[in-house]
Amino acid sequence: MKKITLIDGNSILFRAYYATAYPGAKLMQSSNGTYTNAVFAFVGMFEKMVTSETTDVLVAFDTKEPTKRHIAYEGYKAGRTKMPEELGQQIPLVNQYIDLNGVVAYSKAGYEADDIIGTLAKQASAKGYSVDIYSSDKDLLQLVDEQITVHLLKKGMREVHDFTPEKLIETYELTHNQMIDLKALMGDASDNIPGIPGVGEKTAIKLLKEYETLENILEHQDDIKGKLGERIREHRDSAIMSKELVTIQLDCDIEYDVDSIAKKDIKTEDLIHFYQDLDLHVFVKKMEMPVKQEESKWNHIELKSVSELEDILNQDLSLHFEFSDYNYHKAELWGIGLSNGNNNYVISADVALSSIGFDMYLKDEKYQKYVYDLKAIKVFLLWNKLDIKGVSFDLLLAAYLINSHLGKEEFKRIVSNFYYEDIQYDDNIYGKGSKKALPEKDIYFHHIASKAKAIYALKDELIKNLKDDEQLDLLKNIELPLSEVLAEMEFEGLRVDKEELSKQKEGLNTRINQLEKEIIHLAGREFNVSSPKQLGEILFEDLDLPNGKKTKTGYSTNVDVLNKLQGKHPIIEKILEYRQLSKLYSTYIIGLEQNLFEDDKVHTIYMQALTTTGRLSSLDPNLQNIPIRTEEGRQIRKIFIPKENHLFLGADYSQIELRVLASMANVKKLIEAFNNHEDIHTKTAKEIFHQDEVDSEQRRAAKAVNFGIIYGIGAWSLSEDIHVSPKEAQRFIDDYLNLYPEIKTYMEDIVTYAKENDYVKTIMNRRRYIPELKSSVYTQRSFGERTALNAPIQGSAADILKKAMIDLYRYLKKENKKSKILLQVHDELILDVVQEELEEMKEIVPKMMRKAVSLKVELETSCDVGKTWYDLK
DNA sequence: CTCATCACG
DNA sequence: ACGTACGTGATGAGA
Repeated sequence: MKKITLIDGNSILFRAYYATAYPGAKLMQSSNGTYTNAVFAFVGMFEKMVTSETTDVLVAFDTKEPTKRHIAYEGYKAGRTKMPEELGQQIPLVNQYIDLNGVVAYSKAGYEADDIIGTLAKQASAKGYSVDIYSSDKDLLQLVDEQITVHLLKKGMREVHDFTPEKLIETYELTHNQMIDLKALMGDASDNIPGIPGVGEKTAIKLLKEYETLENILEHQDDIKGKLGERIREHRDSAIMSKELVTIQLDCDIEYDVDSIAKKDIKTEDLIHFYQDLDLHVFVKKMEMPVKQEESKWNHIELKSVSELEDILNQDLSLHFEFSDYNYHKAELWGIGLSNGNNNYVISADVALSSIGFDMYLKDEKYQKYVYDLKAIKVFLLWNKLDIKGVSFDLLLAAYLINSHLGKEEFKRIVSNFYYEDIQYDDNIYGKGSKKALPEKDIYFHHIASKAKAIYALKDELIKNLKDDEQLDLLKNIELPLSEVLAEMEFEGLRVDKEELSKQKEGLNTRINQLEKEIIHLAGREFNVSSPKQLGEILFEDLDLPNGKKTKTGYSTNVDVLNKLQGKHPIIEKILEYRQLSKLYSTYIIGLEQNLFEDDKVHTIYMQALTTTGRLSSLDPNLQNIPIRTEEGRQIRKIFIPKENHLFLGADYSQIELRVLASMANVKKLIEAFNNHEDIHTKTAKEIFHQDEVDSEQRRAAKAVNFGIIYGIGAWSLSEDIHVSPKEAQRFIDDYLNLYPEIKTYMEDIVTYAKENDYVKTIMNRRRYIPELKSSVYTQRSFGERTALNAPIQGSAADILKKAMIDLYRYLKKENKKSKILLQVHDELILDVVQEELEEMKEIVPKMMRKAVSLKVELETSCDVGKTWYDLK
């Protein structure tokens, strides 16, 4: 017997949306800002309704056009809240999804989804087919018959109630025909159907059990006593009209019939791209699981001996080093893939590292090498006393320059962005989390070789792409050389004074324990001081302090809130101190200990392809957020020391971002002030306040505006920052932009440019795409506009320091200096300097930084020397 | 695994 | 009426 499936698309879609859109939750989005929560949930539901067994299926949708119900009754569905914009955007995507599955999505003006389903269901039932209807709308229960089952979705797909005629009687004590009359009597608030006021489900069922039909009830209306009888007599017309409205139409004039809705083949490739575009990667993985067994059409060649390896080392190759862990300082090398575009090889770490020929090959600049993540390879080789030269292409860096959002992605996703699909997800090969392990050798060797193959295959295309975008210099002259600089910095590491570390650990530990006792005492009961939830209950319930409920999970207890409560209760200052100290203890003392290597150093990893602006980031440990703003925190810096008898030298740019802005926007007054070495915040304050002398508050306000401008300021946030009314804040901004009119022009121009081109760029042609600018959601679009302002400034500053690092590194190498660059913190460099080079370094380091690029303003640097990091002030 | 919090430029 | 500054990483709590 033929079996057909009919799906109430609208109802399911709403369920899908609201299942994942509860108030306060952030809706799921793709990386470019498209909302995907409804698509995501819809896919999950669809996969359960439409399986490989399904042969005939149609998904019905409503249209925006009025139906005859609207015409018959102008109040029909009146007062419904409009569909949220975030959901509306996803409707075309869901339609596309259904189509890619080979399934008909159908709607027709003048009909509702119910009517289309009803018509097809009854047609099928008459032909003896069996029918499954999926919806979350009870109205459809009137369609149930011996052939037709209605599956009502409750919560998501977790609970489904299957209604057959028997089930209907069991649940409502009514037949399917009576379901119409039930609704006619009850009415339906959500569709604005009146029914008979005062008659709810209970009364309606009672009436129907006695009289069977609405018509019969009305015929016997005079027999019904009391208030109920009165109501029925008074609202009989309303009941009749309601019945018309809730009756599903079974004779729609539609283009499909039950024999023309056969499911077609799934468009697998397109569906994968659909998922990828929306960042719905779980579904991609799911689809590719079975494909995994299907071998690629090429075989990898394992080079089993040193001589087999050395035989191929007479050519340019792509090389891929596969590590067991993202932290390559301590990772194991699982193998190396090599490819020349024709053959794809793989070797074990043992064979590779014991080959002198391989060592020679790596160092030989004559052979070009193409890699993925040069810095990782370089650091690994340094730990193994090896080196690599002649690398002319790095897939990771190239992809990152083409689109900075790609840097965060894994190998598979990067290459599939360039439509290269012959690659598996790492998770599918190795498993993930604690389950990560090596599978059979053939499987993972193939995987490693496939990466080398991909690098070789994509190299020319990506280089051409970079050339077209005028970014090849950025790769060749900045990012690739920088990889080498960073690799040496990471490998060199930062020395830790273990005595100082344990001294501070002890001190903090004692104080934290003491504070904890005092806090518990003041609170009057035991609780976990580190739990914001429990702390909120103590403060705002037990102690009844004035509060603002802020976060979606409960009370906010962050430092702003606590500061406002200062003085209201002695517990507050204790908590503030506890917070500060436990931050220092767990993040900087314990965190540091955990990252300490046997050489008593920490070896951070600079992520070179991660940020969307071009900055670096640092992890394991993060050395770019070591405390400095409070004296307490700053003490942590005493833990970091140079080599024996050496010194630290720190040099930083002063106001590099404002200078970049002044130069890019050609702001005359700013350029003049900078070139006259004036204090820029004081200068700005004087101009805004029209005074020759300004106080520190006024300078602070001017500084806040200067900063705010860089971030794409709003009056509201500025007012919060400098504690004035939003109105006053707006006046500051207006005055500021009048004072520096070029900034205003720049802000307008850059946003226009971004909207036209979809990206903004830095002085070195680093790009950031801003898809949010196209969003119809206000907050998204505003974010895009601020990004358009900020990214070129932050990114250009990053470019400049990168260039300075390369210049300095080359100088140190060429002149055979012992001093070494150790750290980079966005606008500053820290070097380990040997005494005899100190005077020269104090001269050369700031100079190289100042001369890294030539702007319309001079760059200024300051420079300090000290015995610990703390002493650099 | 997500959230709230807080450290940096 | 809306929602409220750019870029990061690490931690403990709690689901």
